[in-house]
Amino acid sequence: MVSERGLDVLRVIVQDYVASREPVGSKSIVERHSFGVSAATIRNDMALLEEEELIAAPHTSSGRIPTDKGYRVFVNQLADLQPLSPAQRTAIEIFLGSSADLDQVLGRTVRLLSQLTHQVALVQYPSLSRSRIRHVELVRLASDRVMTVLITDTGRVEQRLLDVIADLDEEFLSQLGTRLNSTLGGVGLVEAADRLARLADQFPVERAPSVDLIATALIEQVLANRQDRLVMAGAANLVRTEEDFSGSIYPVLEAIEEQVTLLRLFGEMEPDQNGFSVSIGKENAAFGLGETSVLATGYATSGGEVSRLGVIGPTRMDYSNNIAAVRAVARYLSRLLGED
Amino acid sequence: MVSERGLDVLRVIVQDYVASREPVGSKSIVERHSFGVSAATIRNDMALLEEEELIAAPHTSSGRIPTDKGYRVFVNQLADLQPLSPAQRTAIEIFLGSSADLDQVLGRTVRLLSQLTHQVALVQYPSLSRSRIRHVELVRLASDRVMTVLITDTGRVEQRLLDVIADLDEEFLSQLGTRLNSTLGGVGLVEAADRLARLADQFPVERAPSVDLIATALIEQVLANRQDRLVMAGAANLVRTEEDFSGSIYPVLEAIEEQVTLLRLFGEMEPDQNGFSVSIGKENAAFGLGETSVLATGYATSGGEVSRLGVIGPTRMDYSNNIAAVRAVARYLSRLLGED
DNA sequence: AATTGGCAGTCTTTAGTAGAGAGTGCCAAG
DNA sequence: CTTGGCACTCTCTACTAAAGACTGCCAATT
Repeated sequence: MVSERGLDVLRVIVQDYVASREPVGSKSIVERHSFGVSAATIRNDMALLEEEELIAAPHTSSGRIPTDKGYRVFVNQLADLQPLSPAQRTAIEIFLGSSADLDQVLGRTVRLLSQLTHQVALVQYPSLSRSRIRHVELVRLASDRVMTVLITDTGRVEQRLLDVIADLDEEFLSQLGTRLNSTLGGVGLVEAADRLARLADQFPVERAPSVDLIATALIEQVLANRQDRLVMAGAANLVRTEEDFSGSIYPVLEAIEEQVTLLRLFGEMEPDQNGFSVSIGKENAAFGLGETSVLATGYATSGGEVSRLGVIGPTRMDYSNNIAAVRAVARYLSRLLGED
Repeated sequence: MVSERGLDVLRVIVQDYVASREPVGSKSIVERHSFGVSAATIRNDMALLEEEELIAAPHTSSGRIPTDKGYRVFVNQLADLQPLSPAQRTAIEIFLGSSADLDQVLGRTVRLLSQLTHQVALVQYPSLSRSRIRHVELVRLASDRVMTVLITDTGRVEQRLLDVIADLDEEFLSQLGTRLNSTLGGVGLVEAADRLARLADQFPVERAPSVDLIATALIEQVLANRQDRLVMAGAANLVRTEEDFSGSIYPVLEAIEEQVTLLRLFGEMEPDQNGFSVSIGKENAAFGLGETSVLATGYATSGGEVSRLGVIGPTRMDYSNNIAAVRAVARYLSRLLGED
């Protein structure tokens, strides 16, 4: 069984290793921290920690580095979430202070988060599964091309290009647009899909194919809305921490650029009682991210829904600071986008 | 003066160096290519090329590598534009074939381009300086927060969040929305800004502040539309080619993530008579990208405007193939988005 | 005048060796 | 349970030597 002091030793090993990227030896521990015991005693504790697989030695007779399991214990016990520095708080205010386009807000958020944590930051677009349709607009771009725009009451806008049969004159399109808005306005997405499916019946037979085409596109659009999107920033930070990876960071960057992977990862992470999730090292192996850790939490969107945001980086990261940063940014973003 | 054969030598040096990342020696040239002369003769030609600063030797007595100037000559005169392989053509069809959301089309385009070239790909959003307003929608998200949505006839959709005074009831907002649409529908962006500025006068005095607030936001939104955006993909490719950079690729990736830099770079590149631009090595030094080359061309958007797309990578890249790929993708995208 | 073979000279790369340094594990004593 | 001591292991650095790759130049050849 690992003693109280043993856990303290684990903590300083994690801290020193994260700070220096050097395996931590018993001697440097007693030098830098005041344990009041000798190096030999620390060595005994370290032997215990190694038995529990919380730390490991890269080679016989070198210092120790934390294992994934060690990081996990460290994070779980991490009670003292250091508050952000005043400079960091100011950065959040400045970056997110002024109101703007939703895209811009999320873009700024993700850049901010990557700067605060020095990691790759991710923000999921607000999901809108519970939202209602606000407005539908059909825009004729060319004789055989139409753009459909869907606006929901949660502030999401979706657009889609569509090739249509050439018989669609401007007048009919505008008539169809009016009809769509009266049929769908204020209606939930699932119900809307239903109504769209029955739409063609209400038009003259010769119009049915065109209407059906547009209705099908809109249904797709409505349902595809569950497919979420991500914005990412700070890929350069991954390069900076390249040495923390055993091989090339190429596959890691590739996995991170694959949105589907990350969305699945976000989805499968178990939040703790505070809604915060930490996934460490091998826990992400299934996603090709076995050497990275992911920190994520939810933020409130205008639909009363929760989307997620977080950072991803090498397992050797400053969990304390990064968790605090992710939390703070999520809180601020919730205030900005959420319902009051 | 460099002879005809000298230029042939330059060509094979560029080709071999790009393929192998090894300095190219006279012996390997006569081995791999049938020049019909001996290595010593090639050496004489290489001395000439070196005098003209088209190639350089990393150290005394190693093979030669092309200089920026050498690549420039290669691109201008020597690169034969090989047509894309059938597999590549198929990839374009499959990736861009089905109609979809504008965001999705551009997202797919940029991923496709990065896969075809194995470089970082960039696509600029369609600009809409010449487009007209199609629809304005005001969405009340909370008692004191409104989202404005602007749809143009070129298929661009812009949204913005806005904190308002709390006296804005739903009814008035919908009334204002109707008024906005009748005032602005079909109007060009510049004229629209004018009309918006005068909008508050047409409402009762007690409403003026609210109307003004919204009008101001819309004006900003209308004018901010000239600010273009970029999508990027394939950052992982930069890591793959890491060894082509003298220092770390960190500053390079940082510069690439900075959209403003790239938009300026795109803007300053001189297109040739085909509308194609190639910028090599030191020519990009002002942007912190002195070790990269940029290939770019325009594509037609629905507004009859031209936006740009291209790739960026180490100067040591396969210009022939990449130029062909950028061309082909731009052509395809023009067909997809442009006016018929 | 262009081309060629030969050869000395230069520089990089690789392998191998030795010594210093850091850290552990274990043991016997406190 | 803690401590000091010590042998042992492993890495890291510097240094040396040998091998390999090319060039540059020269004198001979076509």
